[in-house]
Amino acid sequence: MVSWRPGDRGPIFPREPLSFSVYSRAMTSDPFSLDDEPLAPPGPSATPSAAHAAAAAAREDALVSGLNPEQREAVTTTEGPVLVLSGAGTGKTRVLTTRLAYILNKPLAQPWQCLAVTFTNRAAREMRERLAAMIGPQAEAVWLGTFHSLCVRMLRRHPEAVGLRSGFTILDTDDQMRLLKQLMEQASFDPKKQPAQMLMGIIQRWKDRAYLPDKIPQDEARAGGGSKVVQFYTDYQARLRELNACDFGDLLLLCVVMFQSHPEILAEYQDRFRYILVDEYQDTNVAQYLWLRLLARKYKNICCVGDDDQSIYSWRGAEVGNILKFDQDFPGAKIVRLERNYRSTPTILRAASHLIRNNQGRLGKELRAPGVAEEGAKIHVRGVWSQDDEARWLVEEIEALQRAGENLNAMAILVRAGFQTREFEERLITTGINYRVIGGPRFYERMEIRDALAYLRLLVSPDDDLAFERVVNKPKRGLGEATLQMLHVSARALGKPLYATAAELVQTDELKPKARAALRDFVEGMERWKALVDHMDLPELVRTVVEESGYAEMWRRDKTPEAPGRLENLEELYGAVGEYETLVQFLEHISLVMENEAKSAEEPGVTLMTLHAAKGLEFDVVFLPGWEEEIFPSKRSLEENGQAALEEERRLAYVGLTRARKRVYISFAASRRIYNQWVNTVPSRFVDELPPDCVEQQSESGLYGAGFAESGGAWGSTWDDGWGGRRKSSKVVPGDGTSWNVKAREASSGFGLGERVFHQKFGYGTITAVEDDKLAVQFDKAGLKKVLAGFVEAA
DNA sequence: TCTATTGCGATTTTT
DNA sequence: TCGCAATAGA
Repeated sequence: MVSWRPGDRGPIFPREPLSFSVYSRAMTSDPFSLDDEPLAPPGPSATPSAAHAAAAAAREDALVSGLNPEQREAVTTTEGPVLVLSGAGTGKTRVLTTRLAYILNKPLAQPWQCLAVTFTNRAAREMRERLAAMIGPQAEAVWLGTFHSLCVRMLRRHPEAVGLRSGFTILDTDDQMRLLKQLMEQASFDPKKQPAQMLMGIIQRWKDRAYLPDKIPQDEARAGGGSKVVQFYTDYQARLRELNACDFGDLLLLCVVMFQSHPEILAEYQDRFRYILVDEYQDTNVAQYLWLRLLARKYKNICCVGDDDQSIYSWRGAEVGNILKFDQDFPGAKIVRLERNYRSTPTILRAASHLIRNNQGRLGKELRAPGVAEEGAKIHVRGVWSQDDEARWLVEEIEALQRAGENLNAMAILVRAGFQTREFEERLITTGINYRVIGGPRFYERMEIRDALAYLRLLVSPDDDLAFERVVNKPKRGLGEATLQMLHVSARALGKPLYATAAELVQTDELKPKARAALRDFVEGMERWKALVDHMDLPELVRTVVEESGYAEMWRRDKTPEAPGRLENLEELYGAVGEYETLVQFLEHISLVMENEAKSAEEPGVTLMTLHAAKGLEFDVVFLPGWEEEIFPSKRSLEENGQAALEEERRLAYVGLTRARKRVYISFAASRRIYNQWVNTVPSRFVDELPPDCVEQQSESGLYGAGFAESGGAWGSTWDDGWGGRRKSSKVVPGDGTSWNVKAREASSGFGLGERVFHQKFGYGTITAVEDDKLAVQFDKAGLKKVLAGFVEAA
């Protein structure tokens, strides 16, 4: 490699040229201190002793020894831009962490001169842990985190560079929407013509591309809805600055803006980061891309790891283009392909590769199994009549696998859209199989948690108007719209935040006595709790606030079924907050980490989630139901984005297939209930795109495709022939007696008391009474039910 | 200010 | 069909 030696480029440890005012202010309110650097770090320029060198060489051998040649190349090519095209299951996390360890072991740089960026907190945590396992406590000092958290870290040091003040708030989607709606009213937008969601989306997309309101290109502006929307974006940004707040998109956008408008700040970071590593590069948006380019401009030692075939977030602003044009952006880039897959069977790999080959504009990559491996089970494709049959069949397969010794934890059902989990959940419940659904509302996004957090935010930053509005009348204190309006007007007149205005207003007679008393109570409560902030441990403080404010009482009185759950969540919050030193730290953390903390180590269960959520995970057995046109690929996607969307859907299918280590089950139904209407459906074109020799087909009798195995050919020649065409050509396989109604009818006579039976809807149960063809059955899960004998079978 | 009704819309969501 | 969100009435 290039003979680069530490020390070649002058002083290795230029102490951060920090502006002291910023630094000291940041220290008080900023949880990210700069203490990651020791004051007098032992430099790599210090001559290492021979013994040290030998030890380092030994460690290096250990690091690199388990890698295949491509991986090794990706790890040891430390200088210059590197793009690692890393197919599913080819060990990309390993490469990334080993590369970091390799750099630090040499050492080519100090930990704080390395930047490692991920998308999720989970990935960041995992990388940090694995790195620590390789190189020890040094790992702590690496700048390792999500794009967002790293941007916050940078912005917190120089908030004034982008018009913020220290201690600025990061809004989540909820606050964002509320703010947006308020502004929409002022700007006289018709929420029917321009739904808030849509506006939000447009603004977000602009931010993803790092456009400030005044920098939006003409055609983009027109596409977004014209000058009125641009003006609205301007107002929205102005309001955010007024509130000393920013939204998620701003974190990236403002950081890039800061770099562009303050070369000295940029230079400081460019000097610092000798090595930059990026995970999931295919998911970066334009703002993230610019951010990386700016930071890497000096040393150009940037290593991006990604897989263009797994780019499934373009609808959220991710630009596959970033990865496709990497070598143009970073001239002289080395491209390393990782194609040896250590996860899936050759059959699964062939199927996935065959499918994804239908996409244009790929960088081209072929997954292959290393060495001689068992071909593995064929991909099981099943056509069924209805979605109920689908759920029934799928759960039966799960039971069979379970009997064969497969662990429930090793199985997953991956669906295109969240609502599809329902049919399987119901079925799993009646069968009594444990499951967990990943996704859905996250803990910190729950209403009650957000309310409690708003109280806390207001304690820490009294100028947080959004938090104020959220809690001032929660629980109901009789402070309605009229009072709030009044507060707004006064606040504007005084030029003060709402809370300060409220505190003043209660001293006057401006308000009606009732409202005044209520508001005074609220303010007094806040002041009382504020005095406790530094003197009470966190869990107790939070509990006190939630209790004394009457918020907990509000839910206790609430008789809706979800109220107890909300109280439980609040209890959980007290526990969660105990892990932090200060309230400020806690709030900072959760504004960035909106994830479901793993409900780990529970009893085993099948995992249900969307294909999107499954990226990066793996299971022994993967079920992919709902492979039907209009569902998967999704009709809406295709309508909105045509061919590009189809390719993204196909990548989603690819992601689904490659999650599996051993077995894949795919199913499609002939009719499906959509919004309670039975709709006939056509098998997904993706089914046709699977290589026939990797597939074992088995369909319910009479159903299209039932003769697949005998015909030995592809499915229909074209997917858009439609149902009729396919049905004609289908063969009925005699004796395929898996159809459930056949079985049920056979079992319709001669039940006795105490007999164990199985019911399609209610699951297993014991007969407690018999009357003609009617049975009373005590079901294990569903309780006592009267059912017709024809609907149960002996268990 | 709270509650009951009506109407609409219904993908994916790492931060 | 079902769930929620906005709006009208008490």
